[in-house]
Amino acid sequence: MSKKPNPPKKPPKRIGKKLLAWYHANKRDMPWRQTKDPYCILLSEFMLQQTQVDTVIPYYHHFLEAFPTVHHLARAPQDKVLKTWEGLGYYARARNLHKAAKAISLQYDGTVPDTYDELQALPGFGPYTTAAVLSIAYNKDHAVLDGNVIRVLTRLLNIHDDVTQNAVKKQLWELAESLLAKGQAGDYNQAVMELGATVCTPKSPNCQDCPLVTSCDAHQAGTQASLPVKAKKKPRPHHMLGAGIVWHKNKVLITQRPENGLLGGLWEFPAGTQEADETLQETCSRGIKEAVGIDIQIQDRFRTVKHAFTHFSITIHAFQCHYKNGKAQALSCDTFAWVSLVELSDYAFSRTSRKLADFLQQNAQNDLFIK
DNA sequence: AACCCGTGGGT
DNA sequence: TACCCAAGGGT
Repeated sequence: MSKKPNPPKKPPKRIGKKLLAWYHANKRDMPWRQTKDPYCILLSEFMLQQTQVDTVIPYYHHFLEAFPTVHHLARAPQDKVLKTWEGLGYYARARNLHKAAKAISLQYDGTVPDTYDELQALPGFGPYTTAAVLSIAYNKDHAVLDGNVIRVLTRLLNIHDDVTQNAVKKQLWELAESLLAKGQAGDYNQAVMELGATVCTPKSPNCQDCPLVTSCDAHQAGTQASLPVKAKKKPRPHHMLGAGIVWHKNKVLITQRPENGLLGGLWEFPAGTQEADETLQETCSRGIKEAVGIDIQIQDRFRTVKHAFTHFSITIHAFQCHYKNGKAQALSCDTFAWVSLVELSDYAFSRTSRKLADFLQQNAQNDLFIK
């Protein structure tokens, strides 16, 4: 079998009119569809990367309240940006958005650029987001290719090539461009994505509701359920973590993760990843020693939290501890802080760390109630 | 090119 | 339960 994708030469489909008519009659109401402000469009596109509409909506409102214009965002401290993004995931998006806002504010006087080269050069603007902002905010003729469009196009033309291959992706980009309804790129792009999200769904697509069903090669062949074809993903390892809730003078120790990498810039309770022949208590003590250089005394087991990331999963065993000796310093962490339970609400935590923080605050509430 | 980067919902 | 998937980008 050849590894090269099948030639893409198929008769061009004329789907623009049907798709646009369907879209105007069936499009969902979304907050970013009620504005033409390029900053708002840009924000929505960053948040929508690998994230579903229903998840984004509350974050979108919250973020615009905190940062109403690109200038507000540009002059905000990163900690506040991350706090506003807390829980949405893929935090590099927030860091890149912040950097892009600074560039737009300073280099473009707050006006979002309207050319492909200028926009694509900004942090966080890949081929999808660049084309999406240009077409939706400025109605420029650039096609988008995302998970929805890939699904719609591979089914429309019954394409069985592995869409994780770059060569296949390149063909799909060219196909998307060839199908674009010029002059109506913003609506057209949103129409294809809307179709993929609501009708041409991954599992059991609603072909009976599809405006393109008579043009769909996969429906004709009955192969829509097995498209698109994707290479299988690798298995996810599991890790055990020992984390410490370290008390000293009625305050708790929290550490800030390094700027780049997993959960970059977020705060957490210091922890270690369990190694062979190590108890979780030993892991916890070692992790704290490596993070801030202090020795602690472990008291009670506090809570256990499980979490699945994209490429691995973890179980965090958290222990109540108290400070023993040593001068705290930022070693493997970027910074550290001793904070009261109330102050835990001011810091940006990952989901798992936030769960632990919530448990601590609830316990304090319960203790107060009992007394 | 292959891997890294979060979280929630669906099946 | 254990996958898959989501309006992707960076390295």
